[in-house]
Amino acid sequence: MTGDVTARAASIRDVARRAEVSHQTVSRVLNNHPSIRPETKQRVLDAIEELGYRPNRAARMLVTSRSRTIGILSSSRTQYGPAASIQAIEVAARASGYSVVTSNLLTTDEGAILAEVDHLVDQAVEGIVVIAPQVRVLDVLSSLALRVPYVTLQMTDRVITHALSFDQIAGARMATQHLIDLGHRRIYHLAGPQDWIEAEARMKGFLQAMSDNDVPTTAPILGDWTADFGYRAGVELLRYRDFTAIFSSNDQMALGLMHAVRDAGLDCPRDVSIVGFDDIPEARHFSPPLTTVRQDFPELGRRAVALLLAQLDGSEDYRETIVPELIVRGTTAAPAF
Amino acid sequence: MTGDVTARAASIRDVARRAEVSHQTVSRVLNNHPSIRPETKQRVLDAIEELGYRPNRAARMLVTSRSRTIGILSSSRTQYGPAASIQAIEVAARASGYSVVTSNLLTTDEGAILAEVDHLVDQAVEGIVVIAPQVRVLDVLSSLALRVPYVTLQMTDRVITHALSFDQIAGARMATQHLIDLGHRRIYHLAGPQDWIEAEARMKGFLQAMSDNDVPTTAPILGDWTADFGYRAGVELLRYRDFTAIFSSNDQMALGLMHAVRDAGLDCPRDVSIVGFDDIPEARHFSPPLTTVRQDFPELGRRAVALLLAQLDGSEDYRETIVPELIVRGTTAAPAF
DNA sequence: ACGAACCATGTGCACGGTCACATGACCGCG
DNA sequence: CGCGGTCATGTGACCGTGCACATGGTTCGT
Repeated sequence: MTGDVTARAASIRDVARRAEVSHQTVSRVLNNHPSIRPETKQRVLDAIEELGYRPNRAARMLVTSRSRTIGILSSSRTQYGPAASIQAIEVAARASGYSVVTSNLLTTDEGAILAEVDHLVDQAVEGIVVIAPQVRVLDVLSSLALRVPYVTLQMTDRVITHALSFDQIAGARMATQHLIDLGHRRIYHLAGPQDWIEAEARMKGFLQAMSDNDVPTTAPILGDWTADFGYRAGVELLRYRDFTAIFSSNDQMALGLMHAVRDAGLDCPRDVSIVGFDDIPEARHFSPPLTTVRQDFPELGRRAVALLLAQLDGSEDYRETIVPELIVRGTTAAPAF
Repeated sequence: MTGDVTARAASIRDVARRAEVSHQTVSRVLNNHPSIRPETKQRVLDAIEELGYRPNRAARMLVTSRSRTIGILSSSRTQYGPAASIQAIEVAARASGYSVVTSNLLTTDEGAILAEVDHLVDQAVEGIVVIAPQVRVLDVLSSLALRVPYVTLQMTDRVITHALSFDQIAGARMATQHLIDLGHRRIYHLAGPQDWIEAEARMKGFLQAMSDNDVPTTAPILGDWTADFGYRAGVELLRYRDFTAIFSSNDQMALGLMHAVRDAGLDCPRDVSIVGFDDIPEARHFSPPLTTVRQDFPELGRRAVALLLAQLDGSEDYRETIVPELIVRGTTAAPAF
């Protein structure tokens, strides 16, 4: 019927033979070259259809040395933010005719980073989106003199050529200002890991808001993004109770904090107000629903791809920023007394 | 220094010239063929090092028609389970020298499924791991007579050649039995979407446990896995309060249920016991900490890759099962009645 | 001592596309 | 009417690798 199952797949020359044209004409049809008679084109298309021909990526890649693939270098992909970004990037890339390969950064030592970048380079990616937001990842990357362009999803003060992000500083400032506006003066900040750019930016926003309002502040507590850590930190902090509010730099840690508050026999928001960051889908169902800062991850992913593809076409550098939004729910209230 | 930046990358022949051997000898070194004099091998390795040579994947792929790539067909990757599985699969695949490309299934209509499978086939994947657990995805897949092997991460009664999964039925039975053992007799089941295999299996486990213990049961409620749905379903159910416990087929919906219980002025577990499924990292910090069924996703990912690679090497069919574990926390107690 | 078997290596082609160039038909214009 | 230019198509080389086969040297068994 359709021929020997074990036979090789049809090639461009098989199609050519069937359509009674040269292989080059077939190639022209595939790349829709202008100078093709409509009639010839149709004959070729028919032949393609009949043979079930599929262009061979490897061959095309070999001769053009273009892979039409972009790489994602990411860590913590089980977390909501990165996962949502990755999904959005893949969809957007596909829509532009690009494929996506991902690399998981499980640790951030230089060897691991190099290995993952190598892997992406081996795949001949034409560009890289970096979602692994640790500072050292970016440092290593910029020291690498990569011959492929890359964009990061994180923003920072450091000079990064192609950055793109939510304005995390603004988001953190909004969250903090919200607490201050409610009347809180003793506010702790539960930050992310020290070397994370997001953590740095959110901390910066927190400190800005505090000093803008002349509220004295203490050193932020450095966490690891997990609910477990938030819980332990909360238990520790509540031994002194020298605060009325906490700004947590993500929702998971906020959840852990809420757990600790409960365990201490206290009530959130009556005794302690808590603000998170991210607005994961579950945040509105926490007990009580969490006040937090929403980030539009899908939009971020889309823009990342647009930015990267613009670079591939040799456009100029630029940074772009998306402003996040404060979602007020049930974990914040005026301080008790 | 290292030559013209715009020049092409070194090829196997450049290495050969430098090492004063034939290109084929270089190829042998790369594929560590046994018959190479150690001294020659070293000369080649030195040349590779000096030139910074990297094998060209496309060329290798073209001539061997092996891509050393496996594909992941997945939906809902922002959810914890799929995300954790994907990450584990990538790590395991890489360890075996395979690359990974993923395809996102945003809808489950046949066209979308075909498009995504096409995309994977275009990438010349040698095998596919299916994490999109809707029944119709598997139906379409099996009707497709794919020429590449695939494994699914879901288990079902249907005959799927290469399946691998947690024994979801057993997990659901454990959860239900736990509620029954506590003394509950009026138990609702908040299931996943009707066409999800996991949902089906968990429902089956629930029903088995109920009938094994001669507990009468009502029709399960079909949800969509989200906390939002759990909340709405909870609000609805609580208008009648004709139950003392709910088994939710995932943790997110359980969270929504807990929210609804709270909103109704009731207490979990005093008034309503709730069991979830998955044990997402946040579950232990819910209010109160959630009793749930743990699945070891990383292990599942690893086994999926092992199974797939075994098939690529032409091993025999088999199914494999991992038994989940019940984690009892604070959302379950004996009924108050 | 001689052929078989094996070792270490080399030669040429094939994989399936694209690119540069060639070709012939047709058109318009001076 | 001849000549340059565009259109539609064909020809051959080439991308970087692995494979089949060839080659010359060495070892081994009888």
